[in-house]
Amino acid sequence: MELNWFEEMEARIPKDGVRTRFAPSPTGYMHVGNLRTALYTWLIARHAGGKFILRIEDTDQGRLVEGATEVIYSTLRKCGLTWDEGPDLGGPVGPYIQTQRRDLYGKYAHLLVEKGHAYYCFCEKTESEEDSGDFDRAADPCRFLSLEEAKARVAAGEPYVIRQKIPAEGSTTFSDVVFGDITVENKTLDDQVLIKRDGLPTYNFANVIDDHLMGITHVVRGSEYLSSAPKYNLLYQGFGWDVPAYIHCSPVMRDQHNKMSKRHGDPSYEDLIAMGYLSEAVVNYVTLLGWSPRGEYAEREFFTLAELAEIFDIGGISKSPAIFDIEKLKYFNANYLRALSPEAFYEGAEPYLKEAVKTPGIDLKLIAPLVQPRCDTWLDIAPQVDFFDALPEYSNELYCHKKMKTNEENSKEALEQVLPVLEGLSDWTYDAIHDALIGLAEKLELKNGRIMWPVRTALSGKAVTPGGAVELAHILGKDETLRRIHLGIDQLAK
RNA sequence: GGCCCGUUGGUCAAGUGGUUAAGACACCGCCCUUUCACGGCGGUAACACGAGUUCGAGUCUCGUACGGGUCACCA
Repeated sequence: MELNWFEEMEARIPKDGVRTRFAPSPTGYMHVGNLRTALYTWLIARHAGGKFILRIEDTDQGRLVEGATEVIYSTLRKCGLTWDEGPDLGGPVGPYIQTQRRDLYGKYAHLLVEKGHAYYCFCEKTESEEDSGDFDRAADPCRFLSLEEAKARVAAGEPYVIRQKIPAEGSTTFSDVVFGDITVENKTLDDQVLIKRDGLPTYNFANVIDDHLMGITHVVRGSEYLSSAPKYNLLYQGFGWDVPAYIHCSPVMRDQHNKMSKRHGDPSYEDLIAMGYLSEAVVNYVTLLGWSPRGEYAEREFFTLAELAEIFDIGGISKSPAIFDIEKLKYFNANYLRALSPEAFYEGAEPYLKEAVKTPGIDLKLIAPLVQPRCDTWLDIAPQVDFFDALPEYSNELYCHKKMKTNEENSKEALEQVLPVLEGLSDWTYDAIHDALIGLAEKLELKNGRIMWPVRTALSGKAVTPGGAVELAHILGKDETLRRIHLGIDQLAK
């Protein structure tokens, strides 16, 4: 009867093709390192035409965060990481939430006891302090209890945990796709707890069970799990199951010594989006942090998700940790921003523009293209366009530019000569303004800059602006343009 | 401390015994230009160290140093 149950579980496991899984804890935000793991996991599945499964590891009841699962869904969706099976979609090997699988683990643990690869332990707590680092198998008397005696004590209601029975002798070789074969002496492995006193599984045990039962063929996870991996092998062997391919990834660091972490104030995916980064840019950059394309694509850096799925190969994953470099992300983001069509850029920029420029009558659609090649992130927009609403106070020093050959005196003259020319313009278009100002410079036999620089300065009160004199005049409109030129002349007269 | 893993410019990295050791970011310079950007061109800068193996080593072996991980009834 019980045997039938196990057979049924086995029968549910899909055995066709690649199946990978992303198994986050619902913490309420997505670490960059987590995102990268999700990315590699997804990429491996898609590259092979396999399935990508989402599993929620919510056994840490103490740290449940409201709405946290939603954050995972929305992040994956925004990044384009579609899943084939999951809590919301269901699938052949559900449930996909660990707390809903709770009773499964105990059954498998008891099975492992029967098979002789685990044992009931009635000790109060772990007390072994190994100075040598090796484990003395004789230290725990429970390991040597007869099965009958142990079962009797269990039946009597005595509290217990279930421990893995690691072989006393020999060594275990674990094979990782990126790190290769790793062999350790069994005596350095502890008889880890599989089922806790409260009946819940430990992470290490639940993982093995779930991955097997869900038919996972490739496990992608952080390298912090590398040292417990040999124990996984022993578990799989104990059950007589195939071992999936393991792909351990080195961490994403904030600097030479520390992993990126919320605690250190490092940005999560959500933070990066709030900081004005594009999802596509983050995805592109993060994928390249610890993986690089080889062969014909070795010199390329810009890839769409679809292209990455096409060319992704596990062999390109790096063994050493990578430091997250926000400067390089900026570079990627700036390029993605510039590659946007004018319409798409405006759509993305509009909320930031609206927040920064509130003067009615100013056409934000004219500002957007000016700002597009000048932004690394959306947040770079506001500080560049603040002068449209209100001319800032500025120093006459701004009128002095060596290369333009301008100073206070000739700037004032220039503005005075510009005034009637612009006043006479009936047609306030870019071309009309441009021709008028260039024409004036020609007539006066001056370099363009001698006219343009003072005008730009008077219109903006800033040393640096998106766009030059003509664009600013056009956007500000005739009245405001003339008003600001008057103000400039007045200011220069003092 | 034991065990495991890693180490190419400031950063990401290519490289699988023979290369002038790619490329990108950042930085610097020049050009373009009505500012700043964008764009174009160029430059500085690396195989952690020491022994081997080999005709030949960034690539293989060993050691050292440095760094990371792990040694929970947490994940």
